[in-house]
Amino acid sequence: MAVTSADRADALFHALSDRTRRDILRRVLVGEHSVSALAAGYDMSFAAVQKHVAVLERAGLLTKRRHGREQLASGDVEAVRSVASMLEELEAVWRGRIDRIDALLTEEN
Amino acid sequence: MAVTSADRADALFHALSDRTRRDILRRVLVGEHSVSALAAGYDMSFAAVQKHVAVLERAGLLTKRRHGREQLASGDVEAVRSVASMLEELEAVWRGRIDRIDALLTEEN
DNA sequence: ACAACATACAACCAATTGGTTGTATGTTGT
DNA sequence: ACAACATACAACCAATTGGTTGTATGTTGT
Repeated sequence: MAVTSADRADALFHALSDRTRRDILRRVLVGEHSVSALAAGYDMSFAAVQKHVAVLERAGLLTKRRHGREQLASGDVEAVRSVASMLEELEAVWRGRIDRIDALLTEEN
Repeated sequence: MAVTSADRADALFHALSDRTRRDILRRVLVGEHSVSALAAGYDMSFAAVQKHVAVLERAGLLTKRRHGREQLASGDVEAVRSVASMLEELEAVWRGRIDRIDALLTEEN
């Protein structure tokens, strides 16, 4: 049941691994968009786009806010930064900065 | 046939979306390891680990070098940085810095 | 020379993914 | 009031994924 940081990393990188989702994220980082406004931009069904939005939401990369009958999605830049941090940690490993301390901070916590 | 930057991004984020692969990447960023040395660290078959290494290699996150009968894998920190850059670009979109110029640099080039 | 080792890859399998259409449920504007 | 709209989600499907075992092919150390 415990959601580990590895689970979070899995969900974040998986969410980012699809180009449609990266594009949606780009748009909602600029500003709020309803699910249908987003869906209008892609050559696939509304349901497909709605699922992509749900994947981004579950990963924490966007949040939704009700506004009448619409759900307005906005990108969460903090989540994007948390992914960037994971990569910086990898760069730090490369630089040899971390060595053994690394065992405390990585994957299984 | 053309490998777009979107294809590269797909491969990079997909490669990073598995915790075993992130762990392998961490190890090969510290130093060279043969495929069997890597495989010894995980509770799965040699073949499974060999496939994970191949996924990382295809994404460009590690390179292999022959040494006798071994293949020594090392992490490519530049590839890690290129992923970090994509995230920085997303943060820049959020800051509103990019606006329309963005259209030139993103996804489809 | 050759047995043991290191790797690659094929064939297979169950689970997951990214798409589809259809249906149910709220919300709104006239 | 109610038709039209916005969303969510179920059921389905083909393709991909992450694992397995087995086999082929090099390379090495004695």
